[in-house]
Amino acid sequence: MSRFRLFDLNPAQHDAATTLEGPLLILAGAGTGKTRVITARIAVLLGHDVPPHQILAVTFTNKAANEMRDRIKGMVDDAKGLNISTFHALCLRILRVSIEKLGYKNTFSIYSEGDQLGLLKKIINRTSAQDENLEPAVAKAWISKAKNNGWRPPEDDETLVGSVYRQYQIALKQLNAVDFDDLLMLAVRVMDDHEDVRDLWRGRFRYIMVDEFQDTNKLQLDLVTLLAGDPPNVCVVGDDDQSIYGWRGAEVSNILDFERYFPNPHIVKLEQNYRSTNAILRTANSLIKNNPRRRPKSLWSDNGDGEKVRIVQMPDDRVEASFVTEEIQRMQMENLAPWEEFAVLYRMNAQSRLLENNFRRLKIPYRLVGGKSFYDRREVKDVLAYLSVILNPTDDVSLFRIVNTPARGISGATTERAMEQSIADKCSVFETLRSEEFLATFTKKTAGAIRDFAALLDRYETRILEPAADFASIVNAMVEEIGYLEDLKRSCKTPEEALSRESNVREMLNALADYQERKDGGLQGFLDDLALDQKKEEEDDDQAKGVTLITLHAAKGLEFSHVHLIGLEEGLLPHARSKLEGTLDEERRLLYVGITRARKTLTMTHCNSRLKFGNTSPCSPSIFIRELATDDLELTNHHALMNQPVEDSSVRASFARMREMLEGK
DNA sequence: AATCGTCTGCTTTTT
DNA sequence: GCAGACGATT
Repeated sequence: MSRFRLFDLNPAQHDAATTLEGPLLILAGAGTGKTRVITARIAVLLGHDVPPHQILAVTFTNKAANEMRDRIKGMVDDAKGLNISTFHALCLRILRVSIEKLGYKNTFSIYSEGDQLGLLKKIINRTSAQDENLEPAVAKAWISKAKNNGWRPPEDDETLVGSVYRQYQIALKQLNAVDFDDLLMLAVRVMDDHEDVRDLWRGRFRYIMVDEFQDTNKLQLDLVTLLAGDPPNVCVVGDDDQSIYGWRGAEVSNILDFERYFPNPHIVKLEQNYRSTNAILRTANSLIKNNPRRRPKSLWSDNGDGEKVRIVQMPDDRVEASFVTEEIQRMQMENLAPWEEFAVLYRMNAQSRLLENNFRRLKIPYRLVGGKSFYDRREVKDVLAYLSVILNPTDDVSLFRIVNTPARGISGATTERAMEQSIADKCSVFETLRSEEFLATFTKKTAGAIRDFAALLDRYETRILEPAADFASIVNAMVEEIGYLEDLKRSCKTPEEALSRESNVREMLNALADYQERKDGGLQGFLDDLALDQKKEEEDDDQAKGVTLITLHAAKGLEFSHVHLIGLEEGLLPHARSKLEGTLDEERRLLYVGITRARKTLTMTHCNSRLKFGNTSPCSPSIFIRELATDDLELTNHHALMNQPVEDSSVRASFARMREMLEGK
């Protein structure tokens, strides 16, 4: 029946996978087979004839959800009907069904970060006094925090942010749009405020599992509490030592005080690590035990001691970068491992630049994780804005984006007036654009342009809303009709840029056609998928192989045979701001996450000086270095390593390898 | 509307 | 040191 064997699990894992009833807290240290246990537990539930639709597994990322789905498919014959979803996708599902209770229409748009910032900027401009200054990004962070803590906007205008928050929420509702935080907040609210909605969802998932529980915020905990039946069969998996998203609203207390929310849980600790050597694990343990509030645990493995962890002192950041790159090249040449098994980890993205220069210089393939997403590119957003307006004509933000793209003679002054009028009339900008009364105030030419634009949208709206519409070809036809690609080409400086932008649009249209074949969520479903999975498109074509350059945050959940962790200096790791904000513990966890990414070797570097904001400034080693158990460390410096005699065998190996390369050509 | 030049102000970023 | 924002200029 099922293709997995329970006796492959160690005793703790077995305990976790077979405890099915009541609250269960699985404390899964780094590399202890967490995903394996979750998937095994699902298989056990299915083996007990629990209907798949009564099982819900929630993750943070689409990647984690997909991985879980794939693993389960390999374990059981029929995984159909299982609910494996991210928090946001789950909430979206709830809202598409029930949001009308909150006064939104169920065709609501989901605003990306860029849309959000644009809207906030407008609100700030019209609200703030001359002497007041509020960065849209600051307002956004504040509002996000407020939403995640369940604070409603203030009634009064006592503070500017409070006032902006209130107006922002009103504006979103008028636009029939929600932001990412709203997905959670409104899902919780609609269940809180409406008993019938709560009854619809509560207990529907008899078994709930939450992955990466240490990263959940208050709203997410509320959501789980609301969904859980009685008794609550809630199984959460996480590691308080890997909680690194506190700055984003994650509450470590959710996992630390789990008993408070779900009394008398069964607690399982997974401490046997299958990833790293004991030298690496002991180093990690010695660091993390300096954190005060935590659930004590200590990782160990059967993998032997392994090589010592190196701490290398560097004269400056330039030498650091070239040393790391050249060492990785040497190790790869010596056939230690392919490029993919090396990673360089750092605290902030700016540190990747020097590395990139060196990797390019040595012609070493690398992949830079992070950066702008496919979804954020101008041309992709443009096309999506058209689709968004067609489905949700009250979405003024998207409307402004496309009203004169490509240029069709509707200028900024015109849209400015349209906005004022729409505020006065308390209707959407699109409605204003269609009112003859409003059009009468313009020249014939401008009025004509507006009429044509409205007619265009109407025409495509009608076609797309037809039952069983072939929306992929309809959208193709629309892009064709508005001459978008030609306009795009004209706006590009270089032919390469034009080519790349055009192919982005084509890729998106292909994705749409692909979606239409695979799923039946319609255009709405396509936009939802895209909004909730912004990385996907990028990763498809960016499967580039090579050394991984990645921030410590983004590295969580990954592993590499050979890790170089750079910039262990006061002010960088721990970051200077952590001192002001009192988040030193989180910085320590961040380093802990970095250390535990390494399978076989780990090298950590710190510099005597570093280029900061354009000038060289001195650096002192991170206080974290002093916390590490010295038994497993090799403390050295760049100068000593460079003057070390090279072993004969490694010279021979690299010559052999070089010959191979030359002859292989 | 587009482009150039000056100013500013600097983590991390699952959805 | 460098990107992103903004305002002055054509």
